[in-house]
Amino acid sequence: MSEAEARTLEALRAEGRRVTTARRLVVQLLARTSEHLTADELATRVHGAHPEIHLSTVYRTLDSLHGWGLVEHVHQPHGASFFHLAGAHRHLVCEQCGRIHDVPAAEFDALVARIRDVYDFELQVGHVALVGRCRDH
Amino acid sequence: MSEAEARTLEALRAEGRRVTTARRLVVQLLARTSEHLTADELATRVHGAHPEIHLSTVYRTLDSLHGWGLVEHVHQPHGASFFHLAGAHRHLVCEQCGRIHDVPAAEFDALVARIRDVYDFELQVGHVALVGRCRDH
DNA sequence: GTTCTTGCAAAAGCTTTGCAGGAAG
DNA sequence: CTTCCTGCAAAGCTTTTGCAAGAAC
Repeated sequence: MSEAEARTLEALRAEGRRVTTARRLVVQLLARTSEHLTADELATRVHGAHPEIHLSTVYRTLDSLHGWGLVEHVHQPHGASFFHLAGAHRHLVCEQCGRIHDVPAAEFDALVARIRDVYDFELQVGHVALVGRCRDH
Repeated sequence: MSEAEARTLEALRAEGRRVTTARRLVVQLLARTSEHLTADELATRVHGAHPEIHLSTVYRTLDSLHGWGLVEHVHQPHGASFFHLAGAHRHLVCEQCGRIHDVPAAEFDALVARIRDVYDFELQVGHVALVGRCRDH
Protein backbone atom coordinates (compact mmCIF):
# COMPACT_ATOMS: atom_id res chain seq x y z
CA MET A 1 0.00 0.00 0.00
CA SER A 2 1.46 3.30 -1.07
CA GLU A 3 2.03 6.11 1.32
CA ALA A 4 -0.62 8.26 -0.34
CA GLU A 5 -3.11 5.43 -0.06
CA ALA A 6 -2.45 4.86 3.65
CA ARG A 7 -2.52 8.55 4.36
CA THR A 8 -5.84 8.98 2.60
CA LEU A 9 -7.52 6.11 4.44
CA GLU A 10 -6.14 7.41 7.71
CA ALA A 11 -7.57 10.85 6.98
CA LEU A 12 -10.90 9.18 6.42
CA ARG A 13 -10.85 7.55 9.83
CA ALA A 14 -9.68 10.80 11.38
CA GLU A 15 -12.79 12.42 9.91
CA GLY A 16 -14.87 9.83 11.72
CA ARG A 17 -15.95 8.32 8.39
CA ARG A 18 -16.23 4.70 7.41
CA VAL A 19 -13.71 2.78 5.40
CA THR A 20 -15.85 0.80 3.00
CA THR A 21 -14.95 -1.45 0.12
CA ALA A 22 -15.93 1.14 -2.45
CA ARG A 23 -13.84 3.81 -0.81
CA ARG A 24 -10.85 1.56 -0.34
CA LEU A 25 -10.90 0.51 -3.97
CA VAL A 26 -11.32 4.00 -5.37
CA VAL A 27 -8.49 5.35 -3.25
CA GLN A 28 -6.33 2.39 -4.25
CA LEU A 29 -6.91 3.00 -7.92
CA LEU A 30 -6.23 6.69 -7.64
CA ALA A 31 -3.07 6.10 -5.62
CA ARG A 32 -1.64 3.45 -7.91
CA THR A 33 -2.12 4.97 -11.31
CA SER A 34 -0.65 7.96 -13.04
CA GLU A 35 -3.49 7.93 -15.54
CA HIS A 36 -6.26 10.47 -15.47
CA LEU A 37 -9.39 8.46 -14.78
CA THR A 38 -13.01 9.52 -15.04
CA ALA A 39 -15.70 8.28 -12.66
CA ASP A 40 -16.85 5.87 -15.31
CA GLU A 41 -13.37 4.48 -15.87
CA LEU A 42 -12.87 4.09 -12.14
CA ALA A 43 -16.17 2.22 -11.90
CA THR A 44 -15.18 -0.11 -14.73
CA ARG A 45 -11.95 -1.01 -12.98
CA VAL A 46 -13.68 -1.43 -9.65
CA HIS A 47 -16.09 -3.79 -11.37
CA GLY A 48 -13.27 -6.17 -12.16
CA ALA A 49 -13.28 -7.41 -8.58
CA HIS A 50 -16.58 -5.90 -7.36
CA PRO A 51 -19.29 -5.72 -9.99
CA GLU A 52 -21.89 -4.81 -7.40
CA ILE A 53 -20.38 -1.38 -6.74
CA HIS A 54 -22.56 1.09 -8.55
CA LEU A 55 -21.38 4.02 -10.64
CA SER A 56 -23.39 6.35 -8.44
CA THR A 57 -21.47 5.07 -5.44
CA VAL A 58 -18.23 5.92 -7.19
CA TYR A 59 -19.54 9.42 -7.80
CA ARG A 60 -20.60 9.74 -4.18
CA THR A 61 -17.26 8.42 -3.00
CA LEU A 62 -15.37 10.90 -5.13
CA ASP A 63 -17.62 13.68 -3.99
CA SER A 64 -17.07 12.80 -0.33
CA LEU A 65 -13.31 12.49 -0.74
CA HIS A 66 -13.35 15.84 -2.43
CA GLY A 67 -15.34 17.19 0.48
CA TRP A 68 -12.60 16.31 2.94
CA GLY A 69 -9.91 17.64 0.62
CA LEU A 70 -8.45 14.27 -0.37
CA VAL A 71 -9.39 14.22 -4.03
CA GLU A 72 -9.48 16.81 -6.77
CA HIS A 73 -11.35 16.71 -10.03
CA VAL A 74 -10.61 18.47 -13.26
CA HIS A 75 -13.34 19.58 -15.61
CA GLN A 76 -12.66 19.01 -19.25
CA PRO A 77 -14.28 21.15 -21.92
CA HIS A 78 -15.72 18.14 -23.69
CA GLY A 79 -16.46 14.91 -21.92
CA ALA A 80 -16.19 13.76 -18.34
CA SER A 81 -14.11 15.13 -15.51
CA PHE A 82 -11.18 13.16 -14.28
CA PHE A 83 -10.05 12.63 -10.70
CA HIS A 84 -6.78 12.36 -8.82
CA LEU A 85 -5.53 12.43 -5.24
CA ALA A 86 -4.93 15.95 -4.02
CA GLY A 87 -1.52 16.93 -5.26
CA ALA A 88 0.64 19.54 -6.78
CA HIS A 89 0.39 19.27 -10.51
CA ARG A 90 -1.86 20.94 -13.04
CA HIS A 91 -3.18 19.63 -16.33
CA LEU A 92 -2.93 20.66 -19.94
CA VAL A 93 -5.37 18.86 -22.20
CA CYS A 94 -4.80 18.78 -25.95
CA GLU A 95 -8.04 19.52 -27.75
CA GLN A 96 -6.84 17.59 -30.73
CA CYS A 97 -5.53 14.32 -29.36
CA GLY A 98 -6.94 14.40 -25.83
CA ARG A 99 -3.57 13.72 -24.28
CA ILE A 100 -3.12 15.16 -20.79
CA HIS A 101 0.19 16.75 -19.81
CA ASP A 102 1.13 17.24 -16.18
CA VAL A 103 2.80 20.50 -15.26
CA PRO A 104 4.11 21.50 -11.83
CA ALA A 105 1.75 23.86 -10.06
CA ALA A 106 4.63 26.24 -9.50
CA GLU A 107 4.53 27.25 -13.16
CA PHE A 108 1.39 29.18 -12.38
CA ASP A 109 2.54 30.95 -9.24
CA ALA A 110 3.46 34.20 -10.94
CA LEU A 111 0.14 34.41 -12.73
CA VAL A 112 -1.82 33.55 -9.61
CA ALA A 113 0.04 36.24 -7.66
CA ARG A 114 -0.53 38.86 -10.33
CA ILE A 115 -4.26 38.08 -10.63
CA ARG A 116 -4.52 38.26 -6.87
CA ASP A 117 -2.77 41.62 -6.68
CA VAL A 118 -4.41 43.32 -9.62
CA TYR A 119 -7.90 41.81 -9.65
CA ASP A 120 -8.43 40.70 -6.05
CA PHE A 121 -9.17 37.25 -7.35
CA GLU A 122 -7.74 34.00 -6.05
CA LEU A 123 -7.24 31.74 -9.05
CA GLN A 124 -7.65 28.01 -8.53
CA VAL A 125 -5.77 26.69 -11.49
CA GLY A 126 -6.23 23.06 -10.52
CA HIS A 127 -9.99 22.90 -10.83
CA VAL A 128 -10.33 23.10 -14.57
CA ALA A 129 -8.19 21.63 -17.26
CA LEU A 130 -6.19 24.14 -19.26
CA VAL A 131 -6.79 23.38 -22.88
CA GLY A 132 -4.72 23.93 -25.96
CA ARG A 133 -2.70 21.95 -28.43
CA CYS A 134 0.36 19.78 -28.33
CA ARG A 135 3.21 20.88 -30.56
CA ASP A 136 2.37 18.19 -33.12
CA HIS A 137 -1.26 19.33 -33.54
CA MET B 1 -26.80 48.48 -34.96
CA SER B 2 -23.44 48.26 -33.33
CA GLU B 3 -20.25 47.94 -35.29
CA ALA B 4 -19.62 44.42 -34.01
CA GLU B 5 -23.11 43.42 -35.03
CA ALA B 6 -22.76 44.76 -38.56
CA ARG B 7 -19.34 43.25 -38.93
CA THR B 8 -20.55 39.84 -37.82
CA LEU B 9 -23.51 39.79 -40.21
CA GLU B 10 -21.24 40.95 -43.00
CA ALA B 11 -18.84 38.11 -42.27
CA LEU B 12 -21.76 35.75 -42.53
CA ARG B 13 -22.63 36.98 -46.01
CA ALA B 14 -18.99 36.88 -46.97
CA GLU B 15 -19.01 33.21 -46.00
CA GLY B 16 -21.87 32.68 -48.41
CA ARG B 17 -24.21 31.88 -45.52
CA ARG B 18 -27.77 32.98 -44.98
CA VAL B 19 -28.83 35.75 -42.68
CA THR B 20 -31.84 34.32 -40.91
CA THR B 21 -33.99 35.68 -38.13
CA ALA B 22 -32.45 33.35 -35.60
CA ARG B 23 -28.94 34.36 -36.53
CA ARG B 24 -29.72 38.05 -36.61
CA LEU B 25 -31.28 37.91 -33.18
CA VAL B 26 -28.54 35.88 -31.57
CA VAL B 27 -25.85 38.15 -32.97
CA GLN B 28 -27.84 41.20 -31.86
CA LEU B 29 -28.11 39.90 -28.32
CA LEU B 30 -24.44 39.01 -28.12
CA ALA B 31 -23.39 42.37 -29.54
CA ARG B 32 -25.61 44.45 -27.28
CA THR B 33 -25.00 42.92 -23.90
CA SER B 34 -21.98 42.76 -21.65
CA GLU B 35 -23.56 39.88 -19.78
CA HIS B 36 -22.34 36.35 -20.16
CA LEU B 37 -25.28 34.47 -21.61
CA THR B 38 -25.79 30.74 -21.95
CA ALA B 39 -27.57 29.16 -24.90
CA ASP B 40 -30.64 28.75 -22.78
CA GLU B 41 -30.63 32.39 -21.69
CA LEU B 42 -30.16 33.52 -25.27
CA ALA B 43 -33.11 31.36 -26.32
CA THR B 44 -35.29 32.82 -23.58
CA ARG B 45 -34.55 36.34 -24.75
CA VAL B 46 -35.07 35.42 -28.38
CA HIS B 47 -38.44 33.99 -27.38
CA GLY B 48 -39.62 37.41 -26.27
CA ALA B 49 -40.18 38.40 -29.88
CA HIS B 50 -39.90 34.99 -31.60
CA PRO B 51 -41.22 32.11 -29.53
CA GLU B 52 -40.98 29.74 -32.49
CA ILE B 53 -37.19 29.79 -32.52
CA HIS B 54 -36.10 26.55 -30.98
CA LEU B 55 -33.35 26.10 -28.44
CA SER B 56 -31.67 23.63 -30.74
CA THR B 57 -31.56 26.32 -33.41
CA VAL B 58 -29.82 28.62 -30.98
CA TYR B 59 -27.27 25.91 -30.32
CA ARG B 60 -26.79 25.35 -34.03
CA THR B 61 -26.48 29.06 -34.66
CA LEU B 62 -23.84 29.42 -31.98
CA ASP B 63 -22.04 26.39 -33.28
CA SER B 64 -22.00 27.77 -36.82
CA LEU B 65 -20.87 31.21 -35.72
CA HIS B 66 -18.13 29.52 -33.76
CA GLY B 67 -17.22 27.60 -36.86
CA TRP B 68 -16.52 30.77 -38.80
CA GLY B 69 -14.64 32.29 -35.89
CA LEU B 70 -17.27 34.86 -34.94
CA VAL B 71 -18.27 33.53 -31.55
CA GLU B 72 -16.43 31.96 -28.66
CA HIS B 73 -17.80 29.90 -25.85
CA VAL B 74 -16.47 29.41 -22.37
CA HIS B 75 -16.95 26.19 -20.44
CA GLN B 76 -17.82 26.57 -16.81
CA PRO B 77 -17.00 23.92 -14.26
CA HIS B 78 -20.60 23.60 -13.16
CA GLY B 79 -23.48 24.48 -15.41
CA ALA B 80 -23.79 25.67 -18.94
CA SER B 81 -21.24 27.35 -21.17
CA PHE B 82 -21.64 30.98 -22.00
CA PHE B 83 -21.08 32.69 -25.32
CA HIS B 84 -19.70 35.98 -26.54
CA LEU B 85 -18.57 37.55 -29.78
CA ALA B 86 -14.95 36.76 -30.54
CA GLY B 87 -12.87 39.21 -28.58
CA ALA B 88 -9.84 39.76 -26.50
CA HIS B 89 -10.79 39.20 -22.92
CA ARG B 90 -10.65 36.16 -20.69
CA HIS B 91 -12.94 35.14 -17.86
CA LEU B 92 -12.54 34.50 -14.18
CA VAL B 93 -15.54 32.83 -12.57
CA CYS B 94 -16.01 32.96 -8.81
CA GLU B 95 -16.98 29.52 -7.55
CA GLN B 96 -18.76 31.08 -4.62
CA CYS B 97 -20.89 33.84 -6.10
CA GLY B 98 -20.79 32.93 -9.78
CA ARG B 99 -19.75 36.41 -10.79
CA ILE B 100 -17.68 36.61 -13.96
CA HIS B 101 -14.74 39.00 -14.16
CA ASP B 102 -13.28 40.04 -17.47
CA VAL B 103 -9.52 40.26 -17.74
CA PRO B 104 -7.47 41.42 -20.74
CA ALA B 105 -6.03 38.48 -22.65
CA ALA B 106 -2.60 40.11 -22.45
CA GLU B 107 -2.37 39.17 -18.78
CA PHE B 108 -1.80 35.61 -19.88
CA ASP B 109 0.82 36.25 -22.55
CA ALA B 110 3.81 35.50 -20.35
CA LEU B 111 2.33 32.22 -19.17
CA VAL B 112 1.33 31.19 -22.66
CA ALA B 113 4.85 31.92 -23.93
CA ARG B 114 6.49 29.99 -21.13
CA ILE B 115 4.24 26.95 -21.55
CA ARG B 116 4.95 27.04 -25.27
CA ASP B 117 8.73 27.20 -24.75
CA VAL B 118 9.03 24.67 -21.97
CA TYR B 119 6.27 22.20 -22.73
CA ASP B 120 5.70 22.58 -26.46
CA PHE B 121 2.07 23.24 -25.71
CA GLU B 122 -0.03 26.05 -27.10
CA LEU B 123 -2.40 27.16 -24.34
CA GLN B 124 -5.81 28.44 -25.35
CA VAL B 125 -6.76 30.37 -22.27
CA GLY B 126 -10.03 31.60 -23.71
CA HIS B 127 -11.78 28.29 -24.10
CA VAL B 128 -12.40 27.49 -20.47
CA ALA B 129 -13.29 29.77 -17.64
CA LEU B 130 -10.60 30.19 -15.04
CA VAL B 131 -12.17 29.57 -11.69
CA GLY B 132 -11.35 30.83 -8.24
CA ARG B 133 -12.75 33.20 -5.69
CA CYS B 134 -13.43 36.88 -5.47
CA ARG B 135 -11.66 38.70 -2.68
CA ASP B 136 -14.84 38.81 -0.59
CA HIS B 137 -15.37 35.04 -0.73
C1' DG C 1 -35.37 26.06 -58.02
C1' DT C 2 -31.49 24.80 -55.07
C1' DT C 3 -29.21 24.73 -51.12
C1' DC C 4 -28.97 26.02 -46.53
C1' DT C 5 -31.66 26.30 -42.06
C1' DT C 6 -34.99 25.28 -38.91
C1' DG C 7 -38.66 23.02 -35.84
C1' DC C 8 -39.59 19.21 -33.55
C1' DA C 9 -38.81 15.16 -31.10
C1' DA C 10 -35.82 12.17 -29.45
C1' DA C 11 -31.64 10.76 -27.58
C1' DA C 12 -26.98 11.03 -25.77
C1' DG C 13 -23.64 11.85 -22.13
C1' DC C 14 -22.44 13.04 -17.55
C1' DT C 15 -23.96 13.62 -12.95
C1' DT C 16 -27.24 13.88 -9.05
C1' DT C 17 -30.94 12.31 -6.01
C1' DG C 18 -34.73 9.70 -3.20
C1' DC C 19 -35.43 5.93 -0.89
C1' DA C 20 -35.19 1.76 1.58
C1' DG C 21 -32.09 -1.91 2.71
C1' DG C 22 -27.44 -3.00 4.52
C1' DA C 23 -22.88 -2.44 6.56
C1' DA C 24 -19.45 -0.16 9.69
C1' DG C 25 -18.21 1.05 14.05
C1' DC D 1 -27.98 -0.34 17.76
C1' DT D 2 -27.17 3.83 15.54
C1' DT D 3 -25.50 6.35 11.94
C1' DC D 4 -23.43 6.33 7.67
C1' DC D 5 -23.21 4.23 2.98
C1' DT D 6 -24.81 1.87 -0.87
C1' DG D 7 -27.68 -0.27 -4.75
C1' DC D 8 -30.99 0.73 -7.73
C1' DA D 9 -33.90 3.34 -10.51
C1' DA D 10 -35.10 7.51 -11.99
C1' DA D 11 -34.49 12.00 -13.21
C1' DG D 12 -31.78 16.39 -14.22
C1' DC D 13 -29.30 19.28 -17.13
C1' DT D 14 -26.77 20.56 -21.16
C1' DT D 15 -25.99 19.52 -25.74
C1' DT D 16 -26.45 16.86 -30.15
C1' DT D 17 -28.82 14.64 -34.02
C1' DG D 18 -32.16 12.78 -37.84
C1' DC D 19 -35.51 14.11 -40.61
C1' DA D 20 -38.82 16.38 -43.30
C1' DA D 21 -40.77 20.96 -43.94
C1' DG D 22 -39.57 25.70 -44.82
C1' DA D 23 -36.87 29.88 -45.85
C1' DA D 24 -33.01 32.47 -48.14
C1' DC D 25 -30.91 33.63 -52.21
